Amino acid sequence: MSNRPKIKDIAATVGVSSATVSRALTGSGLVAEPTLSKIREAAIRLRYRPNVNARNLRTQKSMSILIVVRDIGNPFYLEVFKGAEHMARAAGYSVLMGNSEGDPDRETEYFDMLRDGHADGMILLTGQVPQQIRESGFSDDNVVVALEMIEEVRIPQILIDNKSAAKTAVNHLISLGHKNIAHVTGPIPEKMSALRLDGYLQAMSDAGIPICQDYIAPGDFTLRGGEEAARKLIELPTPPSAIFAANDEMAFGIIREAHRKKLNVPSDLSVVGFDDIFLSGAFLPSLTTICQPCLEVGQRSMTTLLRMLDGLEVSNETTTLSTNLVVRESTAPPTKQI
Amino acid sequence: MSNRPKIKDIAATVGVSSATVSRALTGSGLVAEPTLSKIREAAIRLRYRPNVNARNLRTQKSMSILIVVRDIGNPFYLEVFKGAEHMARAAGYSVLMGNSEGDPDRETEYFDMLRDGHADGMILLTGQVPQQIRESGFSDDNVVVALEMIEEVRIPQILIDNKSAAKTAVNHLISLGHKNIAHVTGPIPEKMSALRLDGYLQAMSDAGIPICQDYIAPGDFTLRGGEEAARKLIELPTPPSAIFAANDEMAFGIIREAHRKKLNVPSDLSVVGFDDIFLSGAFLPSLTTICQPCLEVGQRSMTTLLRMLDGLEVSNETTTLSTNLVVRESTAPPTKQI
DNA sequence: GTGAAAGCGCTAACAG
DNA sequence: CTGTTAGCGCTTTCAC
Repeated sequence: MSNRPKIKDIAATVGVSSATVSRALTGSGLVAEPTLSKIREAAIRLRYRPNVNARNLRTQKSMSILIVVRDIGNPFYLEVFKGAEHMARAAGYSVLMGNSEGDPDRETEYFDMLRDGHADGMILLTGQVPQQIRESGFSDDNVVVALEMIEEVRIPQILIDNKSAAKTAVNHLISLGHKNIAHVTGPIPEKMSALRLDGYLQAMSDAGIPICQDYIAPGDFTLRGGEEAARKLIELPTPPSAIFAANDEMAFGIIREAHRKKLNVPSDLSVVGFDDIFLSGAFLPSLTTICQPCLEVGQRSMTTLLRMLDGLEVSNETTTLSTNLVVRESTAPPTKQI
Repeated sequence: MSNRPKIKDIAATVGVSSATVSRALTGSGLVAEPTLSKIREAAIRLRYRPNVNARNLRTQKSMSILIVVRDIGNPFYLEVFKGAEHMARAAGYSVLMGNSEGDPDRETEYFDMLRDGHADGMILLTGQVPQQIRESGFSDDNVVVALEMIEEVRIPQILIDNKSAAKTAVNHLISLGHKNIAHVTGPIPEKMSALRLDGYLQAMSDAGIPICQDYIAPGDFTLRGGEEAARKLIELPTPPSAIFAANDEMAFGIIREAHRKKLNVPSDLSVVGFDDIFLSGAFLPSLTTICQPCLEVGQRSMTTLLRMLDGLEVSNETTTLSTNLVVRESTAPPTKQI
């Protein structure tokens, strides 16, 4: 570690000044040819690597981007990460992953990392900005919000249209002939959950199907939440013939619970999810769901952020990417009898 | 960004030298009380944050650890990450996540990040060290290997006993009364796959069950690989009554294929997986599998690494953590007929 | 085109 | 206990 070659060592070997070496290595194009290649060669031979701390200190940049997710255990975010990383690498940036666990303190820490030079920019997939940061008015020229909308901040956001996607999901059930369609929501205060609920309500009312309050079951995006919601729905006097779950994990819970109650999916109960996570296509039955363009969300977020860092004007304040319905085995027309 | 308060600003406000401020803020305990609190207060008031690049440049440390995984899309690694992150944060380190995609070039890049001061240490979950790095003899005092064994390097490794875990899985099937037990392997050249295969072979031979070569189907850890292997096994003249898959994803593939062939799991075919990934307990049927102590692997890897970075001697070259079999719905005694 | 020199913000000797 | 000073390794004026 301590005997790492530094720019000075190269300079000594080649017989030039360290300034010249720096110029040669950063590709400023100001170094003449015989010197240039000698320096490059020496750098390789000595296995030279610039010290990032020194460079960053000098240039006031870190060349890295921070992506903060709510729960790193959720594989869903990883696709976004991959898309973002790809773009970043191409631009010479590296990407760090932060895990907020939904804790405002930790989110604040990540904002601090921005301030203390750890990262040049940040992509938030947390659905919130800590109150403390909000109040103190954070710099808004190096932050992009992705996937999980954050209200009342004027930062570029790369989102999907949750409401219309939810409508699509419900319309699929309606077009199969279902009328008794229930919805298991996400956690209520969250905007994303509200939008998906809105989509459900709108699709129902557009189709002229009266909405039964009992058919709107509160969930929490977890497997267990799906199971419990399903239990209540199935025990209703008039149980639904189809359920639209606000995410895939709950959909799995619903299917499990249906199974436990000896209901066949899809013949007795159709289930639609939302997200198309890993294994949604592998489940038995495979899940009809809304596929989000995670990779693209990651890519767009990163290109937007990089453009901001370059000082370019970013055209749109919020971009909406399109989703698509993936029809698989968990949905079918209702059987005649109620 | 440019008007960020620096240590000098605090010094000016309080009326001391910047050295004193530094001492007060790093908690060296060498600053007297009236000054100390004044400095702290000023730091908070100005929202001071030390510039990491400057600090790291000076101290020759980065206070961050790099965890490199083979595929960030695999949720399995995330638990390890969580465990490691927890320990690291407690020690004041932050954790970066690297994604090698199994590409030696990218792995080399991560080794470079170590050299250029981006990180102080690294935890490898990649199952390999790039040949180039191997040859040039990398510094071995800041690298720990976790979960995926790497051969022929003398670095501390935190592993699980794949062979004995595999034996446990197969013994479970044997104890249920199965004799026609097949194994779908992981990718052959990988040590982990080989060890799981060894465990299978040994359990069989320990039980005095002759091993049929047709029952050893090559897989690749993917869903599709599991499906294909299962197809071949099921079409055998004497199909197995139970299959031990070298990972959960393939186990899901096997169950899907069985389903397609109208075989019921577990009554017609028992299936055991390995890993206990997210949703293994939610699958229909839920999967009997080997649960790896991911969180603990992460924790142990990190504590070991931190101890190495502190210059302490690390006792064991390789640590083996224990796994346990989780019996769920996908296994049952064989039905009598064949 | 190249060298000399300054300085990014911080910490660690060394005095006092 | 506190201030002065030097310097981490690099980039970037400013001269020549």
